[in-house]
Parts: sequence; structure tokens; C-alpha cells
Amino acid sequence: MRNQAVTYELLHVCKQSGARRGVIHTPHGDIQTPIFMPVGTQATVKSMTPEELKNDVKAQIILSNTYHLYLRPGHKLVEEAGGLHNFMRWDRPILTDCGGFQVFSLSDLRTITEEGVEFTSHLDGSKHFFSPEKVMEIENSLGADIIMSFDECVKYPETYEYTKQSMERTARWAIRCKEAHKNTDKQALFGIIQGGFYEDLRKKSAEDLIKLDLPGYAIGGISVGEPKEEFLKMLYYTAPLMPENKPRYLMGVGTPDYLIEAAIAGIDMCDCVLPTRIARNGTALTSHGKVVVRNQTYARDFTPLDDECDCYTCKNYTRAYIRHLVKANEILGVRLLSLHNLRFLTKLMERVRIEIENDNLLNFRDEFYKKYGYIKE
RNA sequence: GGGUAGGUGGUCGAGUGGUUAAUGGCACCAGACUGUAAAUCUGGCCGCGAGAGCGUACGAUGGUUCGAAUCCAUCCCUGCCCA
Repeated sequence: MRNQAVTYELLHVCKQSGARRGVIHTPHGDIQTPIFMPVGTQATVKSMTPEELKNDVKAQIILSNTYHLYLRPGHKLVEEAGGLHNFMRWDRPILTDCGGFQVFSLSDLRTITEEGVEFTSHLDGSKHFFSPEKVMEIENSLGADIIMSFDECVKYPETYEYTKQSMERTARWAIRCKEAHKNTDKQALFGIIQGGFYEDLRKKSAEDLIKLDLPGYAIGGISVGEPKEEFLKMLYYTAPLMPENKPRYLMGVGTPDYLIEAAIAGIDMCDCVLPTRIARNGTALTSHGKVVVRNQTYARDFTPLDDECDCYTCKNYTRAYIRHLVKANEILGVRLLSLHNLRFLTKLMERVRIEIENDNLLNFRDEFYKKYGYIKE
């Protein structure tokens, strides 16, 4: 094997749950896993500075997005700026998503063929074409430590036939991505397992991609609106199909319960926009469940968002004050809530890592669910 | 004192004889949000009722009319202009 940009080191397997405790080595430092990765689509985790992400959230790696940075400001510009790390002043690892999710969610603006995807810019209506080769060119310019191969994220529900066709095409695109990817010593290309909610397709997708011997693998196309039991079924089916000696990434997962389940299934990395999005919409994640702090019940609540949280927001501000900021449409409200929600999830994963080391993750899950207010599955 | 423009639901503001419990914005109340076209979107927002519906409402009072927030009279109040 050539000198790989990214490698995985397994430290411990939880005897109770089978969850993995590990380290991912990258050109911009190590990542302790399992981990939650904040999303910074447009080269910024909305409203957060890199210092806040490092010192307060304690984020080890963040995501950014091929589709959005290609359209604006343009990947060549980012390259000129010295790459994404330099451009946004983030010196820890970055992962860029390939735009496959945008291909899926902006579906009325695109046409998919074997060659690639023609789409219309949501910014100015201009026509563009993404092929696997083009996506690699962009991701190479951006320079993230981990880059995702170009895939199609199929919606839920979708027919067996279409899902099969799409999954096979995604596998063919992965081959082309691997061939087109230039900076293998600096950037690790991860493959994305698709196959919708059909076990045989998931299995086939995993097999096809594993043959490519990529440095890491992701599960895509779940957590797209399906019931939780469907999600869990696919998660627990697919994760064990993935190589044990490489990072396993579950894309787009986000809620505390899903993150814990992902760890138990043997997943190392998750990302989600949820904490920052619901922050902007006036909601906090807490150890006692979701708190819609914008609601009137908190108008005179002079306690922190979460009494167990160690974040800057919780150490300094009350629910009443944050509610006031949110109601008054003050930027600080968005920032304080974003910071808290992100810290809540990174802290949750810190705890998950400890519980794995202590072979106690299942007990922790039950405790967490009880306190959070989830009904145990 | 004279002239003039006005007084509409929490607020701003449409409506100028019937399809008006009354457009819209804001405020307010709640819900949603999972590889970010999201500081967004959806619903509610006079009272009672599960509902059909009933009751009350467009400054006040009195009228015209089958029917008035809309027309008439008087009164009250507000802005501006002139003395």
C-alpha cells in the first residue's frame, strides 16, 4: 500500500456493545473516534469562529461542501488562497462532501446520466456539469484531508429498480473518482455505500467499493426521512460490512440517539447540520431533551440551557436571556445556541468514547435515553 | 375660533352598501428541522364550542336601508394649516 494520507488505528472495542474506540491519523492531526463533525458548508460553521470551534466546541474536524464552494467563491479561488484550511483559517482536519447530497436535494434542478449530473445553479440559474472527474478536480483544489467520492443520495422511499441502478452507477463513479484523484498522499478518498433500504443492494455496494481499497468508507443514503426502525435496521446491517481497519463514516446523522446508535453499530464518524440549524431556529439540545428556548415557558427561566453542560453559553447565560435574544432576532442568540448545541454533541461523543473504553456503552445508552426522554427501542 | 385630513381587531394598515369575523405586514403562540438553496418553513392568532354554529366587533349615539366598517346627523378625540 502507498503512503496513505489517512489511516485508522483501533484502540479498543467495547466488550458490551462492540463499539470502536480509535484514532484517525490525518495530515492535519489526529481525530479521536467515535466523533461528531460540525458542518461548515460554505467554508464556515455558521456563526462560529475557528477559535470557538476549537476552544469551546472542541471540534476535531469539520465538513465543508464541494457543490457550494464550487459555485461560490469557486474552487480555483480557494486554491489560490492556499486551499480551504488557509482560506478559512482552520488548521485541523477537514472533510469535503462531494455534492451528492445536493444532487439529491436539488432534484428539480438536475439531470443524471452515466457521465455525470447536469444541474442548474440555485444562485443564478446557470448550467453546470459534475462528473466524478470534475468533483475530484474540485476536491483536490479545496484540499481537504478527507474527500468524498461522487455519489447519488437516493430519496426515501425509492423503488428497488431505481435504487439498484443508482447504486451501481455510484460504484462506477467511485472507480472513476479513484482514477482521477491526484493528491493521494495528502487527501484520502472515501467511498460511499448506497443501496437504499435493500439489504442485498447494500451488500453489493459495500463489496464493489471495498474492492477499490479506498482509505475509508461511508454509509450514505440513510437518515433521509425514514422511520427510526428502518434507519437502525440498515445501520446495523451495513456497518459490519465495512472494513475494520479503516474509518467508517455515517453521513448526515445528527440526533443524540442516532449518534449513540451509530457508535454501537461500529461507526467512527458522523456529521450533521442539525445542531446549528435548530440553534438558528431557537432550539437547544440538552441532557433532558430538546428545549425550544424560544417558547414562552422560558421567559422567566433564569437557569442555563443545560445544567450539565460545560460550554461558554451554559456557564454564562440563562434561558431567559437567550430566549430574549432569539425573540429580538439578535445574532448573539444564534451564536450562543449554535455553540451550545455543537458542544453538546461533541461532549456526548467524548462521553461515548469513555464509555467504550469502560465497556459500558449499552448501559450509558439506556441511561441517556431515560434522561433525555427517548423511549428505549 | 376657522379650514382640512383622519379615527378599523395587540400594532401598522387595506377595505368605502351585501361573497367582511374583516386582505397584508409586524408582534404574539405553537410545531417542524438529520452528508445546509434554512437566523428557514408550516400552522394558529375576538369570545364560547369538539363541531356545525352562536355571540360580540371597525371612536360614540341616533338614523337611512331588506342589509352598514362603508351612506346621513350630532357628539367626542387626533394630526396638520390659518387666525
